[in-house]
Amino acid sequence: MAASVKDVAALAGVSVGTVSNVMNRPEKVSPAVAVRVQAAIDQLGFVRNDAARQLRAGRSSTIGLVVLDVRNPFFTDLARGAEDRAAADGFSVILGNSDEKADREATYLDLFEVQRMHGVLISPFGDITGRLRQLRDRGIPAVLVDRTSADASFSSVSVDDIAGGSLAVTHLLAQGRRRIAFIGGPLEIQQVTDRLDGARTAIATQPDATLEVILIDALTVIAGRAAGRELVARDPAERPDAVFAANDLVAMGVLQALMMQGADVRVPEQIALVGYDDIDFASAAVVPLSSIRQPSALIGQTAVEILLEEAADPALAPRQVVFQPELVVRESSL
Amino acid sequence: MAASVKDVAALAGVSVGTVSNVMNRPEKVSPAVAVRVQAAIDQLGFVRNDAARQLRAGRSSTIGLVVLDVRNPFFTDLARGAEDRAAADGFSVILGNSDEKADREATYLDLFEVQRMHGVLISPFGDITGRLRQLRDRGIPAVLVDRTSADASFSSVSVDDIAGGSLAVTHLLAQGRRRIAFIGGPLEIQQVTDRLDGARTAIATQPDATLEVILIDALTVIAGRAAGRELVARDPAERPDAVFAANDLVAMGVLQALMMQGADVRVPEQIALVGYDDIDFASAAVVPLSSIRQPSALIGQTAVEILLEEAADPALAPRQVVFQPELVVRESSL
DNA sequence: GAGGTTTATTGAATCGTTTTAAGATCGGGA
DNA sequence: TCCCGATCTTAAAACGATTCAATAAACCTC
Repeated sequence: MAASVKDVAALAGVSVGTVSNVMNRPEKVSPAVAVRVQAAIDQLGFVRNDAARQLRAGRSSTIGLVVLDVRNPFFTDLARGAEDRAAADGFSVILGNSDEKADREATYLDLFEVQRMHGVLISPFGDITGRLRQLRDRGIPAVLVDRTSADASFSSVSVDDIAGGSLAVTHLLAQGRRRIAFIGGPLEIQQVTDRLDGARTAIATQPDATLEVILIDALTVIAGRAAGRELVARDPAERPDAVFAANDLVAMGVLQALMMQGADVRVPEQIALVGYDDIDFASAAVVPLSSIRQPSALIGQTAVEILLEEAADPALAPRQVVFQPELVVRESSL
Repeated sequence: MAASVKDVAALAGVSVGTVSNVMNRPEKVSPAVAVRVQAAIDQLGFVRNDAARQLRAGRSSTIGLVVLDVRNPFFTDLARGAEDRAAADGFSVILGNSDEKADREATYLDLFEVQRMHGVLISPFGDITGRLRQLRDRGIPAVLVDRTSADASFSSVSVDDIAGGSLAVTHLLAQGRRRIAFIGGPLEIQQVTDRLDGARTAIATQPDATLEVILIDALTVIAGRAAGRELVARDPAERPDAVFAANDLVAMGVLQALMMQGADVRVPEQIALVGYDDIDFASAAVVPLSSIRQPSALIGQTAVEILLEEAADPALAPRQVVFQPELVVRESSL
């Protein structure tokens, strides 16, 4: 049905090899022939069959990316960075959403394996280093994003959450706040513990400052609001003068509780607030939310770059790249 | 490097044809041989090369899906529905995010064409029927999601926004509200006009009810908050007793403005509020938000179903499926 | 036990592209 | 005129899985 190189060659009066050369090594073909072949391609509406190309090449020119949650702007921005960088070298990126489910993650890895992807970028959910090793044995390298590899056997590109936590609390201290509360949890999430550790580090630099830790069981608006209500219920003298929330959803919940009719806690006057992730909603909150922003697109770009290098030379030693997050100051912490 | 059917055949002491049969038509092969071949497959860690399979088959067993915005839960749920339905028939879905950009949309369609996808699902951004026709000529059918095809030359699966608007306002009327305001815009967005039309239809059934239209220039929290402030600034007697917002973001902005310290408009007592889309945040709002929910997953499932049928029989006439949205009542409109 | 029928397995051809060694064409120098 | 080298172009051999006509083996039935 669809035209093949053979049809193009016949119409242009050349051999199939020449048609291939026109498309892949134009410098090897005389201008006159090139024009004739191009005309035939246009006339027939020829579009290369990638399956055949791939079969011959032995591997695909597509990179697979599996993220924990496509709805999360952090990952979409990361994906965008990856796509752009890949496109610059003629590669495509296809996006899979594991949604933090091991079986979905496994399904995507299977797909990438049968498709003989050029490489895989993944923000892993479970422990999948065994599976990734298997892919690597088959010639498909993998780079971890937003997580570091436990045994450093794979390259990774991540963000320093400890530095992020420190950044947030240092900022609050600089604003003159001294009684700071960290609201977040569960501590099983590595990012949460890292951010808390960072907060502790920063507090330690200021002898008269204290850090209260308020644990919640999920990083959601609801959980944040509950924690916020608890603060509102306290005697005003017992309240912290600043809150560092483990992410923006929690921060928004806290903000709702503080600003609620009847609560009347003023933000930032009475309690300053800093979140984490800098999601879209952060700037659209009633009081625009200060937050810690991660260089998402840069992570994607860098991960692709490393991946392409490893695909070209499988003997390359794994590298761990860690980026620094950035503080975005808005009204909630002024 | 990687094992091929040939290696498996050699190890199992059978021909390549038999290996293929073991994998694709197990009933054609004797149990003894099947066991032997399976052992060889396991031992070698054989994984089928999809490029070769596809080349032979003439088309991929993957379906391409392009959405306007992967961050939008409507589309991720739709994608999930599509994936599940596709998996049931042994197909995979790959997800592309056009982000409402024509060039990104075109890039994905190009990719799907060279990959000889089994079919394409798309929530189109620009006018791409010409391009889709081209794909169809090459044997790649397309089904539109969340939009109807202007000339009905393609199948489509969408939601009745007029009915949704009517549903929202009918509900508010049933709650005894009579002075209703529609907040939304710009009217260039088809969904906005449809929802407004639905609202008008519902109002017409209640002679003593009035509909005020408050236009805004974007469907954002910020724009909604500005509109909400305008309501707060009015003499209480001039305020509507219910607001139907064109989507949940706008509704949340309105809610923020009404509930803000100093504004003290009680929701739903003084003003009831209904949004549209039922995003996650809707239920997490200070006052949980009533909203109109679209059957996202069902749309994805149905679209895949139609696509597979059209792929099997290209002569099938295009079908337009329109689903009805659903009202989700929460505290904001009680 | 011969003939016929079913069942299991084989091997070669095929899909469409890329690659490479070999061949053709041309111009120019001797 | 002949030969050499430099360009271009060609033809054929891959890549790996699937399929199908052909073969081989087993099983009945009389």
